[in-house]
Amino acid sequence: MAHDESSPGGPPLAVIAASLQRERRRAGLSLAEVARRAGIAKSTLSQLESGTGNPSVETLWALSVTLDVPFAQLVEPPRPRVQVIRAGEGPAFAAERADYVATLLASSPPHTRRDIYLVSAQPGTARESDPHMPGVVEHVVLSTGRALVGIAEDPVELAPGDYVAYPGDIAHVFRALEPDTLAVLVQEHR
Amino acid sequence: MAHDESSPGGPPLAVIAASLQRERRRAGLSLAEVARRAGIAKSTLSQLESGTGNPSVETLWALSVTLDVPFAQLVEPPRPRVQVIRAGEGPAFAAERADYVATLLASSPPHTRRDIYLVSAQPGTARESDPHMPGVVEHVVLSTGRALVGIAEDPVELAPGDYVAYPGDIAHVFRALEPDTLAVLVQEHR
DNA sequence: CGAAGCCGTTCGTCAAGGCGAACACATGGA
DNA sequence: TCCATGTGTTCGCCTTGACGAACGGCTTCG
Repeated sequence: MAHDESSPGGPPLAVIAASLQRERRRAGLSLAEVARRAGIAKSTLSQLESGTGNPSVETLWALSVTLDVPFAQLVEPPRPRVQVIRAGEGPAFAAERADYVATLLASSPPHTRRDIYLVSAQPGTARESDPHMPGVVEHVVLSTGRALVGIAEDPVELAPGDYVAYPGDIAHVFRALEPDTLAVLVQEHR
Repeated sequence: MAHDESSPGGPPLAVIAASLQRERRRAGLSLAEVARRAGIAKSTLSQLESGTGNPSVETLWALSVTLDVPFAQLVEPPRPRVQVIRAGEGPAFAAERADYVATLLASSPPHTRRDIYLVSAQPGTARESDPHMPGVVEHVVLSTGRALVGIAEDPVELAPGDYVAYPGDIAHVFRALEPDTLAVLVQEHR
């Protein structure tokens, strides 16, 4: 399957229409005003908000800048709700070694955007990760213990409260230095 | 300023061109093959990869599906690098009360997308937050201590390792129940 | 060698996107 | 009441994106 989220059929023309109108209303601007600022004809914007038409990237970009919205938000759909996962619960990512456990806490669209893991590790051989998809960024906040984290060739030693971010599409490590080392890993896809 | 990241001038036509070619090469496909699968003329794709032209959303969408790339990645530029913030360092978010400290660890485009905070709190009056922008989602992983976290009317008690996610655009709380309670807060904008 | 098979580019045509003007519809003063 | 100003919609015109065919360049096979 490709793209997962909302790509069953065609392009999200309806989503764009809804997003444009929602964001414009949120900004409290009139259709004419937005069109003027974006440098496009209000007729064009009108058609877009009504779901008619298939804007060029240039046009959509101008609108995303004017509305101060990250472009992607104009194309991608809406919202989630509440969710709790107790320590020990959740889809524990069986590690190759018994001294490393990662629990998937949150993932938006199956395998796109951003996942949050709780990592529990014991000292021992390092947990080496091959590069993931290009564009992945990993953020690690150490909770308890100490660990070597980061790029494989040049990891950083973290103490509780320390934070590190690094590209996930090149080889990287997580090596616990103390027993019961706990960390939060945010894996941000792009 | 709008959009921040890479929107100084016009739309990222060059970025799109580069992305298309990079992703196509990564998939090991020929220009003609990609065009065929996406259902567009190879001449069109050729022009796009050469930076000429300004594709419609429909066209770009077809390509993003075919290349199995999250669409946004085609428009947004490349990569970040490494970054470390030691415990105690970083722009400590001065709290109203002295028993609550939030440190901003990571933010992509100044106030869009997703911020990561390290929250340190002491027992006392709860930290109530007014609703943020609509569409904000907050994820909390408790590191040490115990805390009541979540929707203001119905918070959840968290122990170390526990996780909770909730909409940030309605009133919500963070109330430490033990001294030196530490948590990681991922604030995801949309 | 050609001929056949790819690759990616360029060219002429046509439909569709984007434009400005004219339009219908609500407000709110004078 | 009538005009003025604001909203968002609809209407031709014209530019431009997307298409298919033809092209030059490069391998491979007979």
